[in-house]
Amino acid sequence: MTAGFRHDDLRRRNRAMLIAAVRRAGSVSRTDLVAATGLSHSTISAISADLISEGVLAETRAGDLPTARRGRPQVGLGLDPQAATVVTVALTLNHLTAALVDYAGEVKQEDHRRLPTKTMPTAELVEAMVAMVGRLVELRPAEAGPVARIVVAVQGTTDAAARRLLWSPIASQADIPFASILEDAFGVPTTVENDCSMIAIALRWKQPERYREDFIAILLSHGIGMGLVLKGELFGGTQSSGCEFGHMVHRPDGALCRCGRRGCVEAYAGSYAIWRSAGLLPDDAEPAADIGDDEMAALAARARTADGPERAAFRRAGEALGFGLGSLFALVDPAPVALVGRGALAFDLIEPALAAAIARTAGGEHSGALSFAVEPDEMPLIRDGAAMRALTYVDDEVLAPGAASGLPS
Amino acid sequence: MTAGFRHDDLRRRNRAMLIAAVRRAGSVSRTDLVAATGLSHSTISAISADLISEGVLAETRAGDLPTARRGRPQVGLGLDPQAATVVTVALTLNHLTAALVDYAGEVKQEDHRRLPTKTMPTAELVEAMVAMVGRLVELRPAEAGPVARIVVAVQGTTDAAARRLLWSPIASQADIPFASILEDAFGVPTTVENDCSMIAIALRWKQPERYREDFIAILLSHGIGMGLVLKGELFGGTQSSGCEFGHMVHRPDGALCRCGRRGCVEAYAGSYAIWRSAGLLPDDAEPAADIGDDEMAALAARARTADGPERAAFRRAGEALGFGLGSLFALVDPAPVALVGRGALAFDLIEPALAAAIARTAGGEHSGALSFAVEPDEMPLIRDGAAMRALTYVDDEVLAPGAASGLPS
DNA sequence: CGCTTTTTTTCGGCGCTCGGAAAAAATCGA
DNA sequence: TCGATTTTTTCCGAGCGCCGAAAAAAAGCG
Repeated sequence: MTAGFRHDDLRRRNRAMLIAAVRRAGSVSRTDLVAATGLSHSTISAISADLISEGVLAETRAGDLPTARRGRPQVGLGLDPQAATVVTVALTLNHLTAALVDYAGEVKQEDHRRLPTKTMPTAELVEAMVAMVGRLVELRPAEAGPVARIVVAVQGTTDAAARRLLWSPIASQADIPFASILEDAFGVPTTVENDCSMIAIALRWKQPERYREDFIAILLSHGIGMGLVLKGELFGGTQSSGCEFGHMVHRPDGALCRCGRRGCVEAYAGSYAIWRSAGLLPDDAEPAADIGDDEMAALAARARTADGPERAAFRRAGEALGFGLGSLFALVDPAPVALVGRGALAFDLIEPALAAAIARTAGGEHSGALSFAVEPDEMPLIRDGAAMRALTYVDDEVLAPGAASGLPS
Repeated sequence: MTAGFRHDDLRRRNRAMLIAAVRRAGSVSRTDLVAATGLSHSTISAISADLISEGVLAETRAGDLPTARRGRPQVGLGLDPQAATVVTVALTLNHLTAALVDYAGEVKQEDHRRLPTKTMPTAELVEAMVAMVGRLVELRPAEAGPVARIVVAVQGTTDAAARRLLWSPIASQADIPFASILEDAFGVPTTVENDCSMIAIALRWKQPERYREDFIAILLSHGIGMGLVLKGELFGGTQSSGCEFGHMVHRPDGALCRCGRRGCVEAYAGSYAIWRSAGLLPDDAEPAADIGDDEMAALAARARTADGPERAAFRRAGEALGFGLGSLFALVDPAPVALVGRGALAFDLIEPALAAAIARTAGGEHSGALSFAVEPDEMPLIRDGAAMRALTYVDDEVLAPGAASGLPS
């Protein structure tokens, strides 16, 4: 709260800022950095020299800027891919995926496995994760830098410290301390993050022109998740990862949700809810465990051909999402929305009811700021977001003079 | 985004931090400041000497610390009340209030007037406000410092820059540029803020042990407002002041709200909604313009004596608030709640339904973190919050070397 | 081949914070 | 009453980081 600024904090912060600027740009000249940061040539020069000698940055004169200019050509400054390696793990319903990513953000190896996450014992799930990460870490190429961070992205709620999975619809057990487990196994700092937060980070990273300061990523799959970026910052709960958009109340005492409560947005808009509604099952029918992508696609196809219960189910989903977004927009103002995941493929069926619902809420007022985009494949987004999260953690640790131990110097 | 830290930013930030620490503590010794900030004795000494010579701080040896100690007694460091003066203006339904506050936070003068805010022409409303502020500014005591800031707290939505009142239920017209109007009239920097945000600031200021990092202030009056503090920061919208809790959707296409839409929380929990419901009027009956405090008190009294429509109306209000809070807690996790305003006097009638509703939502899970407190009188909170907001603006301007022009040196 | 242009590094200076020593201002004890 | 003790505050030299200006470097241009 009332932390004073020591003199040496200055250098640390400017180092961090320079690394961040290089990470954003990929390859920049020192002169560009001067313009971007407002620091002097001398300072940029000194800091980048330090970082190069520490093996964090590397000069990359390889074709970047149009070399057809008059004076001394700019020397590109990029992240040294060998400075470090991070591991990302994604745990979604019945899927476990992991990847090895170098310091420059390049995916070097990837592994995937199907397994019954919901029914298998937690111990086996943990074992499978440790084994997969272990294989990646051990078989990594010789030129790869030391593994500096692991980020686990998982569907569900994590604690605010990003160390435990508090609750998840895809696991049999609550409160699994993934971070400690992986740290004990590999001696590598680890955090556990919400999958939709990682999606938001990835979107911001890949499409900064569209997803800049304020936007919303909504994952439409078996359940409903949300990643929220407000004022340039990832928004999360105060005690948990928060942002459980799917469990905002749509209709008090309404349809039965996978979480056991009633009337959640998810109980109308999740795949299982659409499937239940399309099958004319009662709203309090137990949610189905898993519904195949092809099955949902067939449902959508039927909804497109005739105005039957299938179409009504998608309409109900759109309405729930619309009123949910309306309530959200009452709190944070409208912002661009990305609809992510297989469920977003049925956006054409959802959209009319969604738009009509939003128009009847506080969010409808400034609907000019509203726009929707569809990203059907969430897996690469989760992976890239987790990688970026891991790498920025590493960036921030590199800046601390003492913490640079894992890096060559 | 990528702003580098210049060398002289350091001093500015440490000045700001020192001022903030003194403002929090009221009167501190330099040694306490060393402990609080982590800076060295030398630095604290140098900065405080500067600030004293600039007339921002003043030594206040007057009884603060237990002087029954061995060594050299501590010299108290406090804000110089004459360093500056700020003006707060509060505009609520049919009430206009303004106050003059010195740099140390003491209210020196106050003025109040009843006027029909909802029906009178905007020009007259503006004129009345300018006149009231003008009286305070001109008749201020001789020893008062220059007027350095005006903060207008108003029921309604303001723009993100805090310069305009975008929409308000208490005025006849939308989009009134109060900040520019007062700046033109008095040449004093002005901002327009949401009243509930000011309430939240005041609560944090006055009861830091209870309202610390995360809490919620809900104003129960004719309408429903909210001030939200998350992770120590006042939470607001991205384009407007946001946080329109009262206009989250409780029941899609439900009761008619004062905002013209349907099913908002306010349409069940605002005074007019309770009055409408208790009178067995239909849910789409036009909201009453204003309902006296005594009338609402009488309603509550009837509700307490018999289980009639009055009690049912309060129950409906509690339910709406409960489900609304449940949706909010799905996004941000539960936090202590302050129920502010006359409407909170009926908390005993609201509470059972509210608790039952929350228990059926995502927020009900960690209900241990939940607690409610009642603050019946919102006016002093609005005034003090606005004063604090104004004073911290001044604090932050004092730190900028060039901006210290308004201060004696 | 020398001149211009642009980028990058080098160098001297200034301001900020730090640590330690000295000064200041009180109490305690004889 | 006076010195010893204790605690707070100020003073002073040193180190570090940033800046501006100038020099050096690395091209293209004619």
